[in-house]
Order: sequence, then structure tokens, then C-alpha cells
Amino acid sequence: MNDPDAAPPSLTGLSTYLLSRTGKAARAALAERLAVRGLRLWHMAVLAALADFGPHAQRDLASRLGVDPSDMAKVVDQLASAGRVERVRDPADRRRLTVTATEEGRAALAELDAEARAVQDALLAPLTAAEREQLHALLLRVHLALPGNAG
Amino acid sequence: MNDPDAAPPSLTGLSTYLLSRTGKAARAALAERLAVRGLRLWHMAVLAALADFGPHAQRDLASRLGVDPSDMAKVVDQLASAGRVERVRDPADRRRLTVTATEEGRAALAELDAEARAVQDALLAPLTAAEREQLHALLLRVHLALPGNAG
DNA sequence: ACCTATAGTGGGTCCACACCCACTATTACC
DNA sequence: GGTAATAGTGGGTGTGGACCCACTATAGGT
Repeated sequence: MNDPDAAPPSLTGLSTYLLSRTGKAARAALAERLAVRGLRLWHMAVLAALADFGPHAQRDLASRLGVDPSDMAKVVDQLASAGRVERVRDPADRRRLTVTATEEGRAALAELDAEARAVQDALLAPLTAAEREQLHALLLRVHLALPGNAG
Repeated sequence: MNDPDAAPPSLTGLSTYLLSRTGKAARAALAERLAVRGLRLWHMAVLAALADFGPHAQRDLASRLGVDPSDMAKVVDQLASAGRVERVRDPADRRRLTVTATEEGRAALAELDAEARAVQDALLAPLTAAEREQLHALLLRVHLALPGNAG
């Protein structure tokens, strides 16, 4: 109770503080795992978007994930170099690059997802399965209400 | 449903992703409000620690908040310049600086707390009061299980 | 007294993230 | 056909956070 390293109740009484703290921990843990494979969180996000919604024009990828198109170009470039993504010029509009996940990319995403779930299991260890679902449902509603996340 | 800006379900299905996203949104929103007053999140954390636990040696502040002592020195220095905190040399151990919140500092914290709750109300708008409490309780348990947050 | 450890401080590095601009290639408009 | 808009790219900037080291002053151990 008198732990000299305990966080101030003034802060732990704020859900936003807890959100920020636990979120950062989650992010850091996953990023660390991905770094082992030479990947970053954006790489996973791009692979996920392609897997879920199919091929995208690069610009649409950027828009969907809320990244600067210039930064997206770099991420896609790295994924392409690693063979996890294919870029082909759209014949209908030769300015566009259509980005598609390769078989290798889909396999990589599956592994990444497994890593993410492992991290999540560790983070949410103190909660029961039912509580985790509760938490997820609540967070999802908050997330959807965030600006730029219309369902 | 076919919103071209919707996030990939592969990601929104991960609680860690939602935590990270909503946490970042919370952090950013509060940081923006504090910036108006020329403060950062660490300033608020320090004031909260002092208000909750009373005066600290600067080193203990750093340890409690998990910050590098060198960085803490800078934060405390800024708070002192703004008159929100007082540093006095501990006569029992003249290496130590005892940091105390001034009346002004306590007042500032109250305002900051109000800002934080406003941000929180906006963020958690889609949830009922009962759901917010649920969310808070779940997050608190996760937070306490985080490395270095023993109760 | 001597040596080691500790508190605070100033300085610097490294990294990730978010932006922004300029430029080329291509398309759309009129 | 000429002009404006758009897709992608390369390069650069600014910021915030975490970390690390060297240095001074003081304390503690023997």
C-alpha cells in the first residue's frame, strides 16, 4: 500500500490515464516482437488491411490507415522488398499502384496475429475470458466513436 | 459498412490494438489541452504524485513515476520556475532536494484534473456511467498487473 | 583520511512518428 | 492541346520520449 513506486491515485482514478498507460504497454510489447522480424506496426496494419479488404490503391491504403501518403509509400516499399506485397500499375489509371498481399504476406500476417494474441494474453492475464470480452466490447464502442472510425 | 476509411477487422479484433488506439487518442487530447497552459503530461504526473503522497525527494519522484532522474530534474525545474513547486535542500541529507507542491501547484492540478475529466467525458461519450465504471475497473486491474505497478 | 556510493544536473544521442514540400508521371477537364 | 488535378516518391523538418554519461556535491563505511 505504501509502495514507493505506486502510481498516484489522482492519475489511476482517470480512465484516460489507464487507457494511455496500458495502451502504451501493449504497443511497446507488440512492437518489440515485430522488431525481431524486422517489421513495425504499420507493416502489420497494411497487411491486415489488404487481407481484410483486398487489393488497394496505395493512396487508399494511406487514407484507410490514416497515414501520410508519403509515409505509406515507404512502408509499402519495404513490404515489397521483403516479398510480402506486390505492386502493379493499374492499367486503367497508370498513375495508380495496386497493392496486393502475396501468399507470403498472408502467411506473415497470420504469424503476426499469433504474436499479437500472445502479447494480449500476457497483458490481460488478470482478467477472465468473460471480462476480456467485456473489455473488448467496451473498447470497440469507444474506438468506433473516435473521429475517423465510422463503422 | 464499406467505408473506405474503416479500420481492418483483423486489427479491431485485437484488444491490444483498441487499447493502443484509444489510449493514444486520450493522450493526445489531454496533451493538447495541457499545451495551452504550457504544460506537459509529466508536469501533471509530478503534481499528482506530490498531492497524493506529499513531498518527495526528487529521486523518489523519478522512481515513482518511472522516469530517468535526469529527465525528472528538468520537469521539476520547469515546475519550480512556474512557481507550482518548491525545492528545498534536505538539511538531514544535503544532497537531496525535497520537492513540495505550492498552493499554486495544487490549484493548477485541480484545473488539470478538470481538463482530464472533460477529455474523458468526450472520449467515453458512447458509454453509460455504469459501463464507464466497468471499463475503469477492468483497466485498473490490468494496469496494476503491469510490471512496476504493484499496488 | 580515504574510498565508494548516492543525489542532482547539464549535456548529448537515438528513435519513432507525424508532417510537409518539391518533383515526375499520368489523367481529366474544357 | 493546354491547364489543372491526382498518384506516387524522395527528401527534409520538428517534436517527444527514453536513455546514457560526465560532473559536482555530499554522505557513509572502515
